[in-house]
Amino acid sequence: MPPAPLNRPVFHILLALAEGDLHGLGIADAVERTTEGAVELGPGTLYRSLKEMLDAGLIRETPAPERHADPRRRYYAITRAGRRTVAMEASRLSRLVEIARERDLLPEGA
Amino acid sequence: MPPAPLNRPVFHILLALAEGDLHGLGIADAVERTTEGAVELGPGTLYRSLKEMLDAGLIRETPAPERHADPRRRYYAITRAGRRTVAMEASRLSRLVEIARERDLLPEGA
DNA sequence: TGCTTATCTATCCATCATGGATATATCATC
DNA sequence: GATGATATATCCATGATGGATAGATAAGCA
Repeated sequence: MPPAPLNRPVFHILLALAEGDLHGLGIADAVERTTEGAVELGPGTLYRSLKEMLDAGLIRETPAPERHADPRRRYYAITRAGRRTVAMEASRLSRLVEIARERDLLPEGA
Repeated sequence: MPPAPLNRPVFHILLALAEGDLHGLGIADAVERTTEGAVELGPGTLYRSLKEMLDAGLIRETPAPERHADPRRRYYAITRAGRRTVAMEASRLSRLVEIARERDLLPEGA
């Protein structure tokens, strides 16, 4: 299990794959979209992270979900260990958000 | 305004100061306690961050809250700009937690 | 008092994380 | 088939991080 707290790229990659299988650049696009451009994954960070995450067993390679997908693409799926890991991180973040709320840093309703 | 997303040390220092004024090592202790040891601030990161945050106007130095405080201590308070900054970051984290919840990574009730 | 230990701030440096530049290969389009 | 776009992958420069160290002062105690 990677050390807590998870570094940002790994967390965002896992979060993206928690919704469905994606290939490398698809992950980068998804992360950029869901963070509204705040988090960008350059190719260096992206492919290095993917390799490390494969080695750590957080993700696994998986067949392309579409029939006629570009064969250059390598698709990845999140593993059970990956879900556990990202869930723990999400729960840590959730605690931080609670603290922020207690300190009146967030709107009441949100 | 620092770039979003905020780096971890700065975020945690602001979050700690949002509760009340603290001196350098007091901040480090507070961060370690609220994160249950997950985030540690070494002296290098701590004092460098404080200096940068002073320059950026996120915090300001403030008189010691206790009457007979150790005069070596330098106390810091969060500024209006600091509150805005940490609030934006908290709101970003909150959005991530929402996404994690949508993807069934968090217990229902939490 | 005088001595020892602990606390606090501060800087330096080694290490790790990050992402841009680049390379190579293959696909899609014309 | 020629061209531009897409995809993976590696390399390298830069930035972030934190441990080691230093220096000063406070606190505790014989």
